[in-house]
Amino acid sequence: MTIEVPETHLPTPASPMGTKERLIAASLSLFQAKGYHGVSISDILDATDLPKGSLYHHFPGGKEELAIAAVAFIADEVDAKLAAEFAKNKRAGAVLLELANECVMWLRRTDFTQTPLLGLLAASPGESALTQAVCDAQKRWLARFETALGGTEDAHDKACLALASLEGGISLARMARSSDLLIRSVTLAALHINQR
Amino acid sequence: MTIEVPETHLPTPASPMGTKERLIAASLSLFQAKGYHGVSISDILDATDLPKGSLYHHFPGGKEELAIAAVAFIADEVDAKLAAEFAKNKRAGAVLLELANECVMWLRRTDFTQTPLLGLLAASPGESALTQAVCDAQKRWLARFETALGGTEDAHDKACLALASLEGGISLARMARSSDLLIRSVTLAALHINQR
DNA sequence: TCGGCTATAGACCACATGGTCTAGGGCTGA
DNA sequence: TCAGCCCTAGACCATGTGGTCTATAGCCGA
Repeated sequence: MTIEVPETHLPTPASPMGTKERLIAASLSLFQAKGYHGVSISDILDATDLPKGSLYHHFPGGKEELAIAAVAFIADEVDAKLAAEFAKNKRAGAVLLELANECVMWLRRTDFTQTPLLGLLAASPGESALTQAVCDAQKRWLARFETALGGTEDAHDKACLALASLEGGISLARMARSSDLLIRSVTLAALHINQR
Repeated sequence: MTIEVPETHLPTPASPMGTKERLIAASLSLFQAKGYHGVSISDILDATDLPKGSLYHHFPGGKEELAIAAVAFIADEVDAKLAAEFAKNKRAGAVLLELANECVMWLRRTDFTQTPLLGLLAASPGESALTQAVCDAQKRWLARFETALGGTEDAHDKACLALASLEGGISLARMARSSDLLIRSVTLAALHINQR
């Protein structure tokens, strides 16, 4: 079986990524495409053309440690993006739309094989550290929206709607193989969020 | 390792389910808890106390055929629920809330181990028949909301928001182990949907 | 030149996986 | 009573799994 690695997180033109980074990037792509359990160590090895020794050298904790690193990576990336957008004094709705737009491009670029953000990672083993990492990422993103919206009770509600419509919309869009569904739900949510 | 089977789909008091039904019910619970790839044949066998022969007798297509049957089962169940609610002339927002409420109870009953609906099943193998089944289910639910909302372009948008906020909210809630997040996002979405 | 270290390389292992196959139990109608 | 059938039962298999281990390549400072 051939493994296709969506290039989403892979090196820009000629940046010589270190081994560790390559492992994180490739595994993130794979996890986002097939979920934690759907990806095997050898999938990752094939995708990176690295031997097993390297993986277990950089991630002695094996698959789970690698997955946690991947989650942390995407969590930081999105968090930074959010921080940057909000720093421009954009309204929350606009930021949500911006983020959704990037997800749409992402979905299209990977022909809907890959889930942006971390929807699929949620299919992680029970009460594990991985689940915790996903949970933390979610909390951070939620907090960004919440404070940007004023930190009130109402802001919390709206932040929830923002993230839910995004993750849910992605799921709908991916299944239907049409970014339309994501755009529609997020646009509507953004509209509501911008009301005061 | 012990497998806990949430009893969600299991027999009511003393209904003697047939072997096939037992397999569908148990596997659905497991798939909803751990995703398609996260569940092994022997997990299902352990949960049902059935030998391999029975499974492959009723589902010669193996794991995937069983998963498809499980998806069809939940698709029908939810679809019927939606039909019944809409038949009462309830407004779409109210139906959404009703559905969300049931999901909340479900989450709590299973201690947030299980995902209601089919969020996790989305982590299915690429372009398979299983993906198709999940996609179909989604379409049917979407259509219910859409027609109930009047079938206009705007109705389509609102239907997307409804489902997205539901699936997304479930994902948020499950990770945070708090149904609060689901309730918040869905309530807000319902509010918006009921506006005309 | 050499010692020591980090990182790569991949053989190897015990075990779990999905799936096949034969055997037989138990009910049915003749 | 018995033939035929549906279903249960579980041994068995090839392959894939996550993970360990030893060997060594390549570098850098002394």
